[in-house]
Amino acid sequence: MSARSGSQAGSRAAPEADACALSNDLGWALGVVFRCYLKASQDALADLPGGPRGFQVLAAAARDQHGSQLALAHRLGVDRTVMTYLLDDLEAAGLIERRPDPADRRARRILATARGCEALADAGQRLRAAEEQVLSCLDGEEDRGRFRSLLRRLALHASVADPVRGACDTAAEAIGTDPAGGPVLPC
Amino acid sequence: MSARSGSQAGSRAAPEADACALSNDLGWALGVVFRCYLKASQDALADLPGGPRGFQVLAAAARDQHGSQLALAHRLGVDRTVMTYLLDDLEAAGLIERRPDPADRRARRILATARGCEALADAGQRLRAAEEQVLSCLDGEEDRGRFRSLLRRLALHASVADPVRGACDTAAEAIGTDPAGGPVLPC
DNA sequence: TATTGTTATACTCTATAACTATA
DNA sequence: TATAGTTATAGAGTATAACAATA
Repeated sequence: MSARSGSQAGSRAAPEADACALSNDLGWALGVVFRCYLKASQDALADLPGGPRGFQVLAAAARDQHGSQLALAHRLGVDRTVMTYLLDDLEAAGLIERRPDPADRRARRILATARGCEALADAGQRLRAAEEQVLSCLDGEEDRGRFRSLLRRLALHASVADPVRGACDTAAEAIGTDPAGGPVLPC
Repeated sequence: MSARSGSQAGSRAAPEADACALSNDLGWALGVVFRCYLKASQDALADLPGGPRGFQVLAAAARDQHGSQLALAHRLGVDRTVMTYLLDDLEAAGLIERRPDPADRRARRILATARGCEALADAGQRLRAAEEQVLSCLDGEEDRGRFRSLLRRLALHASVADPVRGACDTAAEAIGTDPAGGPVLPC
């Protein structure tokens, strides 16, 4: 505790000593929070095919009906081969449907079924509860909202900045919209 | 559904989808930011054995000299078998040393070598630059600091709440300390 | 020729199990 | 018997490559 003895601290890599504390490492903190969220959301969505990722696919499918498989994959930043497996599982569970696109017979339009929309609403509630649990140590709506807002800005920025990874369309589009209230969607 | 609003954004995706918009999904945002950070830090630390994770190990080794391999693994929340591989690489590069613990001949004490400390300082600079780049879209020190602080609180909380995953010792210890000035360590 | 979607394959990361040497 | 560390192996997740159908 009298580690302050580092007053001269000259012995080694000194000046930013506390800068190397684990909790000040952005990577460590991000990793911990990310894994924590992952675990919480996996527990919350254990029954949903594909887990948290399946949820995102289902949500995206319900949001923008008529999107192709590839567009969906780009939006979520997953490989198109992974999307095939995810959709296989969701379709087997009767939550989404693949329909041939009359305009381009190579493509399939992804639609959420009525059952899928139900499952989505149900899973969404559980997911929100899990999120609140993860954020529970931030007191009050104020800090939680602030964190969400800052994180959102970072994510949108990152998506736009990384054209390779996809999702940039969505991000670019969303970046110009109202963060908070926003209009409601056809889900 | 989305077709009806084609009025202004004639080209493509539905402009009004917002409440269930991707960017409001905490999991999506966390994933994007996490992967973005991962990529940035991997690029920045490409020459360091083990990449970002190797950096954390090296930093931890330099911080608390004399820690055992297992203690180190717990601290960082990685499996002890993974720690073996990481340390193999770091030792092969001459950045850390494994010394038999005179008090317990089963254990090895992990020490950062002088060269390891140099590499750590050097890599730390590059990592900080990468972090700033990731956070660059938050204007000013104020927002960046706020985000770091909120994230740090979440991470410490998550670490403590998850005794299985380890790292709780560090977290519990750090949680009682001053976030900013903090205790200084022997790095 | 280029693109959508599928399949098979390979690779990376991580976790599990078995082993040793100590305690 | 239990623990620290190592090694080998198996598993999840992801990416790569090749293919069929279509543009």
